[in-house]
Amino acid sequence: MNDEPRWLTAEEQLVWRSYIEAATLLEDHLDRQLQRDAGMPHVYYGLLVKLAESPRRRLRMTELAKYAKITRSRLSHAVARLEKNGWVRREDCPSDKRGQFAILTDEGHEVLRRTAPGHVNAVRQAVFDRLTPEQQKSLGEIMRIVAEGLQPSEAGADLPWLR
Amino acid sequence: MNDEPRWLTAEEQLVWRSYIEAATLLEDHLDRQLQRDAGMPHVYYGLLVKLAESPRRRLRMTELAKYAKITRSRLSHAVARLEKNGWVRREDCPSDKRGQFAILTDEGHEVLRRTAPGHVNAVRQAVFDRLTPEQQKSLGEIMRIVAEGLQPSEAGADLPWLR
DNA sequence: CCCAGTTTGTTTAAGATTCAAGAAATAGTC
DNA sequence: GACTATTTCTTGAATCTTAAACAAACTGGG
Repeated sequence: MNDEPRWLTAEEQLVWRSYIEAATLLEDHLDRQLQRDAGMPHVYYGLLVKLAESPRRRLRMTELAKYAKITRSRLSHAVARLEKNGWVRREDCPSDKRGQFAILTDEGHEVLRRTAPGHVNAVRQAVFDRLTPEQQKSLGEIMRIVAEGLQPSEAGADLPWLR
Repeated sequence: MNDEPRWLTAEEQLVWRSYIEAATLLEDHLDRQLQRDAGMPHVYYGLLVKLAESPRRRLRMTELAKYAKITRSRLSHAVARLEKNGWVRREDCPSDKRGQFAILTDEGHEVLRRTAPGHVNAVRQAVFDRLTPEQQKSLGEIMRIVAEGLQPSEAGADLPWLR
């Protein structure tokens, strides 16, 4: 309950600005790259990758949403679109009648096979090729920390509403 | 050119995954925070900030788009919305009849004044408070490098099409 | 001056995302 | 079993973003 906000220092502002700019440019760059080469935005591509990495190439909608850090609503729309492309299909979950599996089709897998090299290349070119091994390690640690702090589990982790 | 793609190593994959997750969660978090407290998404808020930092609180559309790393088209839509909110107004450029200035209104300035503390707080809580000074510095360096590599100027910086 | 080429900014439509609301199934409790 | 709360997923409307196309104004030769 502090009245005067702790503004960012000049250094912090520069860091924050760099982060925002890089994140914006990078997401934009990868969106364009994938839209051009794979016909879908980065997030959708990520969904196909998650499915490809999963046993039997399938995941429950909620699981997939959790891994991809997006809402179930967004996922619903996304899968609908990917389904229309023939890259994903749905299947009912036998053990839970509410549940749905999203399943990567052969066609979807083929799209990944064809476009993954180009995408890896784009990521390398934009990020890894420009950073020293130490910087890569550091980036990993930093982003892991930030991500952990924002996991939904965080909500109420220390009961802030009781203060 | 090389036929076999250089896949990411296991370590690189972890770094990349962490980056994507953190960036997704963070942007999401800040969008929600600002939508709730300021009635606009993070990008729009950033536009107001840029204007507030500019002399006479105004920028040419193209300048603003460049600073914010977004397309002119996107900016057109955004400013149209902000104008409807009364937070920005447009003015013709006297020296270039094509040109338009986007100008932060008093009302827009007031929104910033009122919501900046909360936003700074959100950024601190999500990022700076969780990182050591060394990590903050490192993050700045890393993101500056990535951003530089993706600036539009980069397009053709080394004449790749001549190879 | 004239004209091709560029720059500036907007517009339209299609696509993507968010938010709130809701239907259906499950889980927990009495 | 019946009841309530929760979980799962979808839907529709509003908002935001993208991509392509365009008009208007500027630029730099000739």
